[in-house]
Amino acid sequence: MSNIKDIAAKAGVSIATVSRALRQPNLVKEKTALKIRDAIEALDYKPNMLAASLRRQKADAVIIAVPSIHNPFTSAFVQGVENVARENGTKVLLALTEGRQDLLDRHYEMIAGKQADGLILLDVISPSALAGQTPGDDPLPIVLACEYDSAVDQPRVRVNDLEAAAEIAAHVASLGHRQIAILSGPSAQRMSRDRQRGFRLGLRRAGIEEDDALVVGGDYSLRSGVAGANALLDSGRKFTAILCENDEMALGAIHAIAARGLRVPDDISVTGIDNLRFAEFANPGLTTIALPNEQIGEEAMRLMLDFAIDPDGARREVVVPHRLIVRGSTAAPTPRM
Amino acid sequence: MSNIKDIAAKAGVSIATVSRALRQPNLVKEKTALKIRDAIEALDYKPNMLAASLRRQKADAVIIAVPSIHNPFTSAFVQGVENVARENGTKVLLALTEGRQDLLDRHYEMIAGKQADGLILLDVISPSALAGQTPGDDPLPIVLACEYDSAVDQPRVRVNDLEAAAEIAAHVASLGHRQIAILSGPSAQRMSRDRQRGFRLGLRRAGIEEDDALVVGGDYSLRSGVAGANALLDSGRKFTAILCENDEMALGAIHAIAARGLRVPDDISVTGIDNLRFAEFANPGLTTIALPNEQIGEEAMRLMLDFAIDPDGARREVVVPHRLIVRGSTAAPTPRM
DNA sequence: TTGTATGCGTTATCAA
DNA sequence: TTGATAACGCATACAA
Repeated sequence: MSNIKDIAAKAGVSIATVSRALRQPNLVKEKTALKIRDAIEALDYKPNMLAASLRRQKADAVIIAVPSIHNPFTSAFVQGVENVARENGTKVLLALTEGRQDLLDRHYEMIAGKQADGLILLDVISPSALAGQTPGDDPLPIVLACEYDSAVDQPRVRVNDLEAAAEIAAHVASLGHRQIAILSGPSAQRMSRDRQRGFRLGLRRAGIEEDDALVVGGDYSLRSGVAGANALLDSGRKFTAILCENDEMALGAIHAIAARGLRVPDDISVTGIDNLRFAEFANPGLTTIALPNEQIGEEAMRLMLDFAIDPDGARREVVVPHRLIVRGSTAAPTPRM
Repeated sequence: MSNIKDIAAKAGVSIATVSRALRQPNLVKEKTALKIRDAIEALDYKPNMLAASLRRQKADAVIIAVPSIHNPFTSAFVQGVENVARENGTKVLLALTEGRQDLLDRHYEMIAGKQADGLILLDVISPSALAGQTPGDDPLPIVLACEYDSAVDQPRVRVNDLEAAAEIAAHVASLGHRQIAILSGPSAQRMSRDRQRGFRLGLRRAGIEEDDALVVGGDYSLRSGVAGANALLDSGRKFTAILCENDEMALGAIHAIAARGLRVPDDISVTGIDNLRFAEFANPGLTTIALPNEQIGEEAMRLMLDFAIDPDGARREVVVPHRLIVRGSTAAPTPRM
């Protein structure tokens, strides 16, 4: 493997000139640059980025930490981060935490180890290093996205979960539903709390009284959607719609309802939040709230870049818009005789 | 940020000893090691991995290149790679190619740039560097998975696409279907060709004559599943089942069929391949072939590790098993009167 | 416009 | 068991 020294020798210049030709081409004479280009070509030289990063004290890489990429939401998010990173010559390293603190911490060490410049976090947990921070300390290069814990104070990009949930609840109420069930997520998570509060807010605004007996807890998985819907149906309580805190549970709920020979939306309307790709092609198509997943990733990366320039002056929060998407899974309740 | 020198000073030893205490603890006296541990603790020292990698000429990182992580298959695959990588102290960097040669090549440069030791490729394209190889050259640290082009000769892990497809075709035939349509992928890809050949093989084995008019081409997307099913239904040809080359298209097909007021499987049986998570909870549940996605990732990473130890002696191919999963989307054809 | 020389933070060789 | 020191490959301050 050839290095900068070989190129310098071959081109008959100093290594400093080679380095400049690569990094600040305008500082080197055209003719010299040409010789260097030839040498690079001839020796198939590839700069050692490790050495460059070590010297410049900058890795030009960021880590995205996510619990799992089994989630289609995550995918689009990562794509968004990639988009902006690419434009800025930054590499993106994806880290999977599985929700485990130790794994997250180990990945976070890559920052201390200078292998990455910052961390973009799409998870409910956060690095231990963050907890150990006191007001006087230097700010940490961490950007939070959506699922953050509200306790930590870092640059963040988020959706208005509360209003999004209220909006879809309003949609269902406007169709004429009055007995409306809720399939919630883990109430330990801020996002879940916000969405549930949003559902309730939307119902109250429509003059519908809340009924805690129609609220069932899940964990955002397909499977818990099935379980939740079954629990509701088994309870014997009457309801004509289920508001689910995410699409996965909604798809599970639809599956469970169909499995009992009931029909969506004729017997029960179902809604989600997220607008996964599969939501459009479910049977029936799922009424949901579209989140600009990719844009969220893009904004997160921009916050990261801002931070690199000015750790203290960087923007603290970006709120991205959501949008109601009505499909076949919601309809007016069928009058019972 | 403290470095190894600070620790050495604080502990009253040389930097060589500190380095040893970290990498070969058994070579240093217990008492010394303790002093060093204390110093590390006190100064919150984190080794600079960049410097270490530069010196050791090894990054302990591999790149996984995938077209997109919008595909749930990809997710499990990455998870598998992570599993094995983690056990071996190797970092995993995810690269998205979007099927673009230039993006793949740019990521491949990270290997020349020493930021990564190898590339695991889950894509139909391959780095230009691979094309430029001639028999005498050193082998490249590239492992191929599943969607490789059969032209390139590198360590690879794959599924027996041919037999998998034949098996599910046999299942449908055994239910009594005789007019069976095929929704294929891009025939430029080896995997698609294998699966289509497999379908035809399975049908022939069951004594069913092939009918090219019942073969429609798609691109593995949900949307093309919808389009393909519509094309078949519009053709006016009779068929009682559709074999799809992947789950996404199958889910799209089910959606299209339902949208026309037809029922799956009563009117038309549908099958996929992949066993995506969503396949289980579709309406109806999708009959498909399960691929051990995570295991594929694990095997790929193992091949990579083997390669690192012995570039020439490493295993060349691993074939992982598949499994037929029968769900509600297939049934015996309904007798027409 | 170019060259010299130093340092980035490690690891590894060799000698003690 | 430990220490001194030379790389690893590059970027940059300073000098020319």
